[in-house]
Amino acid sequence: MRSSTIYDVAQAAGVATSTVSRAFSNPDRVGAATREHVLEVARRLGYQPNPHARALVSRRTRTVAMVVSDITNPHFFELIRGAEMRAKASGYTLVLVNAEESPRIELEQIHRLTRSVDGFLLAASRQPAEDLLQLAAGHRVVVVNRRVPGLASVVLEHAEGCRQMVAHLASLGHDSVVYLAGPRNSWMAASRWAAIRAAAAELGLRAQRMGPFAPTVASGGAAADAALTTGATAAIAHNDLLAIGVLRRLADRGIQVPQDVSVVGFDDIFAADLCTPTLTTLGGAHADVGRAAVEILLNSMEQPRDHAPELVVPSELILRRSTGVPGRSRGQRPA
Amino acid sequence: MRSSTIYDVAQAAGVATSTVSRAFSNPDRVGAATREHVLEVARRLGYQPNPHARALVSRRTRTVAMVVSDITNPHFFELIRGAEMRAKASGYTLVLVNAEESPRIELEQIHRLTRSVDGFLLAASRQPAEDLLQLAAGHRVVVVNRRVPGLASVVLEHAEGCRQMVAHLASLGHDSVVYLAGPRNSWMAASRWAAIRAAAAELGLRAQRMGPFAPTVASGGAAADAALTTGATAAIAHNDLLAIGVLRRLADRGIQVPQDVSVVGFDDIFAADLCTPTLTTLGGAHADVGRAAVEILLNSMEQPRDHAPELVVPSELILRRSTGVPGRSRGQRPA
DNA sequence: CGTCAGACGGCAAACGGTTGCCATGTGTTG
DNA sequence: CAACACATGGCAACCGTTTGCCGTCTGACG
Repeated sequence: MRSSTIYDVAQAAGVATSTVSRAFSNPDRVGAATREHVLEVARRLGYQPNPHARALVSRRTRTVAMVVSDITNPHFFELIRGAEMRAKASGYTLVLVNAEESPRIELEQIHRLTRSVDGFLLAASRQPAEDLLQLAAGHRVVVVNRRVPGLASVVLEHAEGCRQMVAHLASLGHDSVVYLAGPRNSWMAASRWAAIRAAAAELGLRAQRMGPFAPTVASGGAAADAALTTGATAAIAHNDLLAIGVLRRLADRGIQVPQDVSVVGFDDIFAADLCTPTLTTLGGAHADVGRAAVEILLNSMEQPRDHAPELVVPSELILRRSTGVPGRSRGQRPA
Repeated sequence: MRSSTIYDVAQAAGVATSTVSRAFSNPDRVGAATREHVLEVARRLGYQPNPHARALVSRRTRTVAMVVSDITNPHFFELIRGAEMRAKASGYTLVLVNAEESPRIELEQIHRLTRSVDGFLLAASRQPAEDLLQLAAGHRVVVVNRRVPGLASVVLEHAEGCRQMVAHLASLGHDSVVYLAGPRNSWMAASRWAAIRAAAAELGLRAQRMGPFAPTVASGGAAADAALTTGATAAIAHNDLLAIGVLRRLADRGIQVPQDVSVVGFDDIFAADLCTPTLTTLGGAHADVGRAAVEILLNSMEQPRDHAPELVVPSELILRRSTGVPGRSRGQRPA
């Protein structure tokens, strides 16, 4: 049962293939009556255009690739979901690529897919900025949760978020914080540390950084131990997974959160509201980030703009029970 | 910077395009020396075959689509991850489709993608069995976590798992369980209920079913209330999300888990080990399920077999603190 | 009534590969 | 040494669209 082609339709409708083609992709180019007729015949024959034949000549695949640094991280799910929905809404297909935290795999996959997709969403890319710029010279790219001057990007706001986070800790009476950093080549990790350090300076807190740590629950043990050696009363983990790992280790060591030490994370993953104690974290509409990234990509295909947009999606500090007044025996819920 | 084609390579190497083509896709067909030379030239020119041109004639796209009923459900992440990795390992690309729990969207998307992918992984499909069979007549399909006679499938074992679950509850002293069912058109929901009911009969427990409920945390409230009306001392939720919602609602109503009622779920999602109390659940290697599904799909392309394999991946009952002896004031951890 | 501008439809050349078939050269066999 | 099989490379058709260009027809205009 070979499915029908434009030829079949053309023959059945008694017109040329070009007319059939145009009836679909350029409706104004054919007379209304002809168009109706062609479409009717096409429907009857169950005609479905072959995307490859189409892509071959038009050089548009109606497909975008999203490459994430680690598909295992629940934080990406929302991002992926937003991107998938937005893509689908425009009749685009989303292909998913897991870079497994490896810049090499990331590049390999991008290379492999260049000819099959119209553009790339690079989420939390681990590439050096110059490599990204070079990539963007040959491909349509928008980076997600990373800012690279000259590239289109959408990030969840975090500078101000970090400030609020530190201010929150300061208002509880903390006077020193430790940032448990993410991977060395993570732009986010660097950016957050800069913001935390600046906020701490401004508000008169001591700030230190430990790490880097893999952004996983498993790394939380080492991170917790490292945090304790600093004597800080509050630990800001690179993300919620790490924070949850920290909570676990602290519980194991008999250290009370938040009485002995406060813990905060980033991302507001689903589990942040379930762990014990529940986790104070910087959340935001991740799905919107994914959505916006696809949108920017699609727009850039319609009219290639000179200026690469840099979108910032607002974040929100979510206070839960993992932060409190230091040194009090009963944890106290702020505000 | 138009990237180089097979023609460029052929010219630069002083051979015909067919030779270049074969050097890649059918190496034995060209002499060793020529092949080396061609590959060398290709490398130098940065030649990258165009997948669409290739697909157009060979009718193979090296792409598989995974359609999941709800991309939001963390349970699918592992599945997706396993599938992505297996696909990548064979040089295949995974496209992700979210059916948003709607059989209509599911069909639409499948239809839209037929020509762009080599096959479909249908995870927790909501289609009626006959529709799936019809689909499979035209497309290469393997259903995941669903069994349809005549179709290739891989499911996480759950019949025996349900039996163990009920036996576990029986051994704690429960004498009646309620199954909080998943969506009406979910094969899994039906299958689990059958297994639970059979096991209960065998072990002399009363079993009831309530629902259907959407498999989300939000539905847990209604599910919990429904469970309580039955008087059952143990509730088996359709999945962990629902179970977590149930736990929440029970806590709000001041009902103690597991003293007053035991709760168990399915999937062993990450959060199951974080909620309060931690959740007893039927887990398993979901990534293996995804991996196996892709593998079956790829194999079926190499040699179309007459018999559709039906793989069952072992599951594992994970005991945590949400199950215990009923009516005891102190929760007791079994075994 | 001659001209001319659209509007509309068709022809045919791409797009970048794959593959069946044929031609040639080489080694093997009787 | 003739006959033949096989290894190797090239030719050209084909996959299913899109699209630039051209021809024709129609209606409007002067």
